Amino acid sequence: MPERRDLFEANPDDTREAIMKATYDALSRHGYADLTIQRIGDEFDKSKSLLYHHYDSKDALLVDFLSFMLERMEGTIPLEQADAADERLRIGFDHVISEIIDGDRQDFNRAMTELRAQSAHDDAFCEQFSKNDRYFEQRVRVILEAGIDQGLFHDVDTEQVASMLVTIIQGATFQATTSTEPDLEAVRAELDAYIESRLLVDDA
Amino acid sequence: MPERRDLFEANPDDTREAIMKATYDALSRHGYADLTIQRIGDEFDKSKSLLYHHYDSKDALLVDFLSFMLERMEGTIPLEQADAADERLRIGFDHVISEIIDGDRQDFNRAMTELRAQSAHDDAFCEQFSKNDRYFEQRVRVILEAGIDQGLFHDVDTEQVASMLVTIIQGATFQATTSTEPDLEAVRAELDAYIESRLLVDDA
DNA sequence: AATCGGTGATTGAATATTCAATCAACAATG
DNA sequence: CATTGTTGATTGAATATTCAATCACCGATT
Repeated sequence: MPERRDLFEANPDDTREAIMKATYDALSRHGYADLTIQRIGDEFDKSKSLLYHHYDSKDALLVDFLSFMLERMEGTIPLEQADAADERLRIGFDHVISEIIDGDRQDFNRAMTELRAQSAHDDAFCEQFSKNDRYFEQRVRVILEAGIDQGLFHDVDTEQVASMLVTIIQGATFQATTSTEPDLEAVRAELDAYIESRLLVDDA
Repeated sequence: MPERRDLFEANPDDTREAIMKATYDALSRHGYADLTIQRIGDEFDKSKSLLYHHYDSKDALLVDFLSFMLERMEGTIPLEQADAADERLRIGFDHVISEIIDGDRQDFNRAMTELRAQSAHDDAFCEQFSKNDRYFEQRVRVILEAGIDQGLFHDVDTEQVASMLVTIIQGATFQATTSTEPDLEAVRAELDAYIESRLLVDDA
């Protein structure tokens, strides 16, 4: 049971953080399509007009929110908790998948999926997500390369394998947020089998 | 180059089909979030009021549209074009991936992703997609079981592997529709490598 | 008194939905 | 055959609602 650093404190002191939390709550409760300034205001202990004091528009607020969240989420990825590449890969995926599964985050995860789906029509969103994707894929590649150097992994095309791993994670996220009966346990198990059969050098 | 049965005729005779096509066009052009009855009406050679003659509400129209499209898409999946399970798998994935990549469908695919992301908040959407998911996964499992029977595939847990394959396809779709530089070629290549290393019995 | 954090009421545009009124086709009736 | 009623398709205009954004104003702190 890894300790959970919560995304927000119960009642944040500074206003921006309070707005972010209100947005988080409203987004979780209503989803992106039904997210209105009114509803953000409802989750906020100050008035909704105040939001316009801090942001030029609803869109500006959401863009800031997205960048805030992605940054914070990158920050929670466990770093350097092991030397061996296979261990690092395992720890990383455990973390990511536990976030996908976490019941308390369901609604929010769904909202993030909506946001991302929306990003085709919003350049600012798009840019945020692209940055996040590159970061994540890069992290995976570094681990893969280390694994190959360490003689733990076969000498695979790291770009290709990293693409696949990212695709699997995104597929799992998408399913978890949009499917009624996602079988994430099965995916997790098969992910291990994939790594085993495709990456791991076995010297038993 | 597989022959392309188009999703719609140029000018459909019956009204429902015409409405479906108008909805398709409007959805492709504007995306789900900006889809209005007005805009569907604009793609339609009749008046927008007529839409309410055929459907009770915007939502009812969209639900019918979704079921219409999913059914039609299921219909285009190539069936029984080969006996060998590995061939069937290959043909199936070729088809699906070509649909994901197809530039003419980009905008529509994006809209479907938005719709799906939306389904967390719309039971009717949700049901449609779930039905579609079950259908697809079932098809994959049948092929896997045949492959094992034929001695072509290892005796894997078909439920688990099917889950993974579906996850990969959904991940690829999600990336193709929401990412700026999706590397689907890499995913495709790695998918083959996965099947090779995890499924195929090699008797060279 | 001037600035800053904050508010409730209000506005204007966008949008889904309704509706009364035609129109076209067609079947039954005289 | 001509007339008459009937039904579904179609329309343009009207209505009702939602929502982002603005504004005039308040109270405290400097």
